[in-house]
Amino acid sequence: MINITLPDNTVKQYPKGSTSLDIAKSISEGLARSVLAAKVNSEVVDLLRPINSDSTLQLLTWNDDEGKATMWHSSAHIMAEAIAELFPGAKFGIGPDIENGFYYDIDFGDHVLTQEELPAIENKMKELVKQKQTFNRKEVSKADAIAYFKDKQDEYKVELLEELEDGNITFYQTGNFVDLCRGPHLVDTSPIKAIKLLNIAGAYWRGDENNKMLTRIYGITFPKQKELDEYLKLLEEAKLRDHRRLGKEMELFAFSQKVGQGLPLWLPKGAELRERLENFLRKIQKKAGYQPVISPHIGNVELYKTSGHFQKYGKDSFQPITTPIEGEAFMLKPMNCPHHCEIYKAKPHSYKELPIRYAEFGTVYRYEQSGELHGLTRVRGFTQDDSHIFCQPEQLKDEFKGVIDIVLHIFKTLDFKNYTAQISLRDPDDKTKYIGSDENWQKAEQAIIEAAEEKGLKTKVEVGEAAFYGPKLDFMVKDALGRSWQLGTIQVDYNLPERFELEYIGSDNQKHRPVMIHRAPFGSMERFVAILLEHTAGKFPLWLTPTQVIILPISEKYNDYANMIENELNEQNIRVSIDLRSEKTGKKIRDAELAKIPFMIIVGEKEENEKTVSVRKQGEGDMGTMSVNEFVSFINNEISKQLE
RNA sequence: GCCGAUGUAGCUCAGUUGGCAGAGCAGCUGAUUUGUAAUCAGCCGGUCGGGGGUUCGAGUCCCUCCAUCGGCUCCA
Repeated sequence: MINITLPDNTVKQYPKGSTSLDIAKSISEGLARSVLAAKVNSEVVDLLRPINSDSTLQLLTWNDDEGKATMWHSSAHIMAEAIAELFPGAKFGIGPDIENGFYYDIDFGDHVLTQEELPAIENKMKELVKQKQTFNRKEVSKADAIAYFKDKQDEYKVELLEELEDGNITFYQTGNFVDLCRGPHLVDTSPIKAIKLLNIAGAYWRGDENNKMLTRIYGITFPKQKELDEYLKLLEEAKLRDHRRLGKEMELFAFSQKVGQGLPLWLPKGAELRERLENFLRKIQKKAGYQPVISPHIGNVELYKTSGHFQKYGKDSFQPITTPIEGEAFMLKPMNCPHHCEIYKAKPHSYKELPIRYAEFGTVYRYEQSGELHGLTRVRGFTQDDSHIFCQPEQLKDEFKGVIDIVLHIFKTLDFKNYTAQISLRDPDDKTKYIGSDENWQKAEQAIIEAAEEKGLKTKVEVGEAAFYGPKLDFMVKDALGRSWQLGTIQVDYNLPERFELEYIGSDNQKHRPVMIHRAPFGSMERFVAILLEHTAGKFPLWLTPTQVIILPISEKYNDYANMIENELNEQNIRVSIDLRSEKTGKKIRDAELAKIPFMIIVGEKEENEKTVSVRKQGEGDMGTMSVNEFVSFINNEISKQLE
C-alpha cells in the first residue's frame, strides 16, 4: 500500500500501482468523470500513470489551469490527427496548448490552407472525438523514434528528436496518428465536447525568421457547448472595445495614408485628453523632484554612435537626413536618453545635486516593421513620458523604488489591476547582443531584483528581454483581446554614463560616474491611451473624459435656460456641451448614452421654474433633481475621489 | 519584413453568370416643441484603395502597388 496525500491534507491508502483515475473513482464517480489530469508530487501526469510510492495528489479538472492545458494539448493532437487524415503528406511542427486554446504548426507543402477549409477540419475532429479515441502513451528509444519520423518524411519531428536525450522519449497515439510528445494527455477524447478552430496564421519554424514559414492553426475546445458560445461572445464583445474603433468613434485620433502608416494624428478631443494625462503626471513629477527639459527632434549621427544606438539600430531606423552643403548627417530622434546625457554634461555636477531627474514628453520616431504596426499600440512616431535620473550608485535602489511608486500610483488611479511586473534580464549565453561589462550588468540586475522585492512586487523574470544597455522592470498590461503590451518601464543603466563620460564630484573631491535610470511610467502616450481605451471601453474616468456633462433641453423653449446652465458650468471648469437639436428627449438621451458622456442634465419647464437641473448618470439612469451648485460640488467631489 | 485575409458614401454593410453603384445610420434643410435609450419628410454624399491589363463593356476577371486586419519575427 502507498499513502496518497490529497490537497486538504487527508492521507488515504491505496494499492501500489494505483492510477490517479482509480483514486478519483474511489472518491466519487462525478469527480472521475470531470477529472482531466493529475498533479503527482507537483508533476502533471496522465490519469492512467501508475503511482508507485507515497505521493501528494491533486486531481485536475476544467477549473484548474493545468486541467485546461491538458485538454487543449490533447485537442491539438486531435486536430493534427484530423489534418493527417484530410491532408496526407502534411508535416507537423509543434502543437502546444496556450493561454486560450492551442495551436499546431503544420507544413502543408504546396497546398495553401484557407479559412474556408477550417470547418471541414473541425468536423473531422468532431468525428474523431465521438469515437472516444484513447491517448496511448509509449516510451520509445531515440533511434526508433527517429526512424519512425524519417520514414514518414517529417523532417520537423526528426529535428526535434535529434536534440532530445535517449531514454526520455515518448510517443502518444490516437487512432492511427502517432505524435512525438512528452504529454500529459487526457485518457480519451470524451471530455472534448465543443470545438472551434479560430484562425490561420503563418509562423516561422522554431520562431526563427530564417526558417521556413509553417501554417499555424489556432483553435479552442470546451467541455460544454455553452462555454464555447460564451467564449465566442466574449471575443465579439472585445471587438467593441478595440481602441482603433473607439478612437475613431470618439474622435480621439486618426491615421492618414498620406501622412504615412504608423503616424497617428491626434484629433482635438484626443489631444486634450492626452494633455490632461500629461498634466496629471507633470504634477506627480514636480512633487517628486523632477525637472522639465526639452530636446530637439533630430540629433547628429555622432550622438547615436556615442550611445551605441547607431551601431545597434542604425540600419533599421529612418535613415539619416544629410545637410546639403557640409554633408552632416542627422537622425530623427529614436530615443531621448542621449540628449539627456548631453544636458547633464552641460555643466559640472556636485554629489550634492544628485539625484538629478530630467523629464520630457519626448516625441521619437522608430522605423517599425510594417507588419508590426497596430493602432496606437505600435506606431512609428510616438511620445514617451520619458525621464532620466542620474544618481550616485548608493542612491540607485531608493530612486528605483521611488519610480515604482509613481508607476503604481498611476496604475491605481487609472484602475489597472491586472498587470504583470516583468524583470527583463540579459541572456548570459548571448552577450553579443549587449554592451557593457559583466560587473555593471551584475550590479544593475541585482538593483532591479532587490528594489522590486523590497516594494513587494510580484514579478516574472524573463531572461534575454533586457535592453542592449541594461536590464529593466516592465509593467505589462493586456488589451481587450488578451494581448500583452508593455506600458511602464524602468531601466538601470551603467553603460550610457560611461559612454558619455558623465561625472560628478564626490564628497572626496574626486570624479565619480553616476548611474542612470531610464523610466517612462505610461510608456508612451499613444500606447497608454490605447490600453486605457480598451480597459474602460471608452468610459474614461470623469477627470479625464473629453465631455463630462451634456445639457439636454426638453424643447427649444428651454434653450435659454440651458445656455445659462452651460455658462455656469463652464465657469466652474466643467467640460460641458449642449444638445440644442430639435429632437425628442429620448433621442438626445440615447445619443448622449452612446457617446459615453458620464452625466446628462435635462432641463424643461419644471427645472427652469425651480432653478434646478435633472441629472442622469450614463449607464445608470435618473439621479433626481438638484441645484446647479449642488451638481458642481457633486462633480468636483467625484473628481477629487478619483485623483486622491 | 514574412504567411494569410480584407479594402464599395463619414460609419455599418448589400451589389446576381461582367451589363445604368444601393440601403440604414451620420450630416444638411424643413416640419414638429417633444420629460429619461431612436419623430417625420426632403436633400447632400462615391475616381468602388491606387495604377495597369483583358473585354464592346470591369465594383465584379487578371497583374501590380498601397493600406488595414489576424498571426510570426522584431520592439532602443
